[in-house]
Amino acid sequence: MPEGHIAERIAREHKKYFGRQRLRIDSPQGKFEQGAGLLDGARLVNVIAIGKHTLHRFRRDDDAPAARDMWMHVHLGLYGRWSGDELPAPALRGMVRVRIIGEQRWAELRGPTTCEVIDSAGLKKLTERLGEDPLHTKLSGSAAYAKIAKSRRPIGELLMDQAVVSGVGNVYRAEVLFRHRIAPHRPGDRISAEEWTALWVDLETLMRSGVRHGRIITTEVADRDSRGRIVRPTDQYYVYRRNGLPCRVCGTPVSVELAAGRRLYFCAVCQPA
DNA sequence: GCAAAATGTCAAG
DNA sequence: TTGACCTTTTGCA
Repeated sequence: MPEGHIAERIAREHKKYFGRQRLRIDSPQGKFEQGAGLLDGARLVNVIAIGKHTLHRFRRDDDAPAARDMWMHVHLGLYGRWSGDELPAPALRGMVRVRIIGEQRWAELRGPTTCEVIDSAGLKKLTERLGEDPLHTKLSGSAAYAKIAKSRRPIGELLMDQAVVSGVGNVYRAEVLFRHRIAPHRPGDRISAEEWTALWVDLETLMRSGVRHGRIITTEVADRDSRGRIVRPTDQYYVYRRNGLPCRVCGTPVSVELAAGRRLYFCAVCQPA
């Protein structure tokens, strides 16, 4: 489920559960053996998220200069996943890239695209290539709009470009464009400043809700079963993965097309070209 | 039991 | 534009 809301949620969770502690860290699967060796026994001093990236900040010696801190950089990719609970840790099962043991809790990471140790120079390089993150509340989205307003690329593509906006993935893209009745094909330079502001504010709201709930909810008109329960994720989306199903607003079957290798969902009537 | 899909990114052609 | 990669879950025989 990894879009930016998950990175942010993990950062907050791990800071709360593991912050200020010296952690035991290993890589049962072996692919992060070297990194784990560097971090094992170090103190976790902070955890932050930027876009879909999570950064655990470690200090090996308490009196070492902060400039020498090490960062565990994780990107979940398409199906990476963290799990965790109170100690004791369960028996190992499957491919565990990283296991963290704290004072009260454990956590396990499986299937990430990226899991590496970087220094402050590496972190700087990472932040420099990422666009504004709607979850970083001090940001206004104006730097993102500066790029969008002068681009002929479709807005659906720009929203997914992590150098323009970071943290938005396929679900938030489809849903936020529907909510604003903007066709994903519309070029960035045809998006007005007013439209962008509304979109940005909505992204911030939707993603904060995603952090809180641990899942993406974009519609209040969710489908429920006979007991009033929401069964599938698509039950609370407007268009994502709902191709062929009637649009919740106009009833037209939701469209899907392949754009840049990703499925793009939209309502051709509510979001006219 | 096996294939396909999944909220992502990068590099090769 | 395509394929490779990371792993688990789901759906169909």
